[in-house]
Amino acid sequence: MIDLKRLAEPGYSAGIKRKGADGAVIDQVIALSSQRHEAQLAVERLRAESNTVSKAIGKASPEDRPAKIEAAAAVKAALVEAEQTYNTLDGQVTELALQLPVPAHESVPDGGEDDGQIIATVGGTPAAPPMDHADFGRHLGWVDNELGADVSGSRFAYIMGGAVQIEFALVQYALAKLVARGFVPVVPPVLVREQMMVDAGFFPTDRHQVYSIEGDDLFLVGTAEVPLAGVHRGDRIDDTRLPLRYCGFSSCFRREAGTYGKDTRGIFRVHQFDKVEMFVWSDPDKSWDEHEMLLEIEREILDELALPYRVVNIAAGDLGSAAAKKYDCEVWLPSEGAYREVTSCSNYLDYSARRLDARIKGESGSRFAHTLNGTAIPVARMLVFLMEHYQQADGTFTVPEVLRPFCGLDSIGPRS
RNA sequence: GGAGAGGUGGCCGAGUCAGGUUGAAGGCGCUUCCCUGCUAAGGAAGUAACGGGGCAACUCGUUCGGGGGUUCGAAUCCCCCCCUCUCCGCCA
Repeated sequence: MIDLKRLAEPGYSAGIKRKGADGAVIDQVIALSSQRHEAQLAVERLRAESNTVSKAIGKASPEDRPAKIEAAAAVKAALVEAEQTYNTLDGQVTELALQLPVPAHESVPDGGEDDGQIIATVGGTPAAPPMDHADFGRHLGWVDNELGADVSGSRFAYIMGGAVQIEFALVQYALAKLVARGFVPVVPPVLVREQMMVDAGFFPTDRHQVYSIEGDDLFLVGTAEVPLAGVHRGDRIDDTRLPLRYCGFSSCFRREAGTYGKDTRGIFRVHQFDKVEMFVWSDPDKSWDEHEMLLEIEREILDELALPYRVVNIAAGDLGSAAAKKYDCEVWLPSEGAYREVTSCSNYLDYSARRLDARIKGESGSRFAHTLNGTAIPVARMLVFLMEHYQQADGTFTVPEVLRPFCGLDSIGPRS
């Protein structure tokens, strides 16, 4: 939810328009919310009167009561009418306001999907190995798409053998790094209530991407961001505790609706994968520093895995409604001859905290927290990149140096 | 899954079975002041959040797990949901 009070500020609304929002909607929200304010004043005036009159009845003698009750009923009737007016306006304001995204930060480039600004490029663009990630995964006995499809359907896969050892090495490696940085590791619930999906900002917009559980009011999360957002929902956080950094390890479930025919090879895009996700509750004055730190961690991971990548500052029109700024890290995928997204990190400012009602308390009073999130390790996709960049001519997989202490292996051949 | 008991302010805990100065007794904690060789003990006052109006003192509204309903008026009555605890059953 955006800050309606600031909507009239030119700088604020300009940032919203840069994300492609209709200026007419902004004007409409401003007009409607001022009407709503008038209506609210009217309601509160009548409520005050109604309260006063009702309290008087309690103190009145039995003989006086009938007349007083009748008078109170008249006030009540007027109140009910005023409330209807208010509720109508409130519904309209809320519906329109939910369509408005958080303003883009000034450092975010204009434009859409193709207008991201490449702010760093590390490593080269090596030629494709003999096998692409899907063939190599089958060759090693690491990935079985057919078995996955047979048991669960398309876009499901069995991850087996050495890939599992690499998965856990990746996770352990990331957790060690994040814990050293003050992150609290978390294994959160992956099934959440509808209200949590709403509060985390995924419902109603992304509802079609989410699996629901028959017979229970529960939904499978597409990212640990959802339950991590719940950690301080409704809290009044003492500002001396900030920043609060968490990293969640969880399986992630995505319906991938609307992606038919895209990325069908291997495990690049699957319905279920494991991920280590970072989540930060920040002081509003320091969230941009936290954002840079999240990027730094993501880059450090890619640097240490020696993967060639670039960093993109996503353009305003391509940002989701919650993000004021987002960096994508894209790794070179040799078989496709293209950079593909591996991780990303966003600063949501107070957009999400407003809905979560997560505030920080300090000497200057109470303010909404800022929330940020970023990917540390998206396991399946990371395996895809590793399977191409660490593939040897003899058909073996060389374990990245940095993972060796975590799995005790230097090289892995095909599973017998 | 079956049976029962509960969810009240930062915490504990009255009030609910007779609806009306109860936004909520009392206690703990916390803040300020007094007393006091130091500390402990003691005394006084203050101490919920959120939204609106006001320079401010202050004032109005909302909130007693959540959502509906009855009523002039609901912590209190009715309905639905959530959660916690105890016992039984079941299970990694």
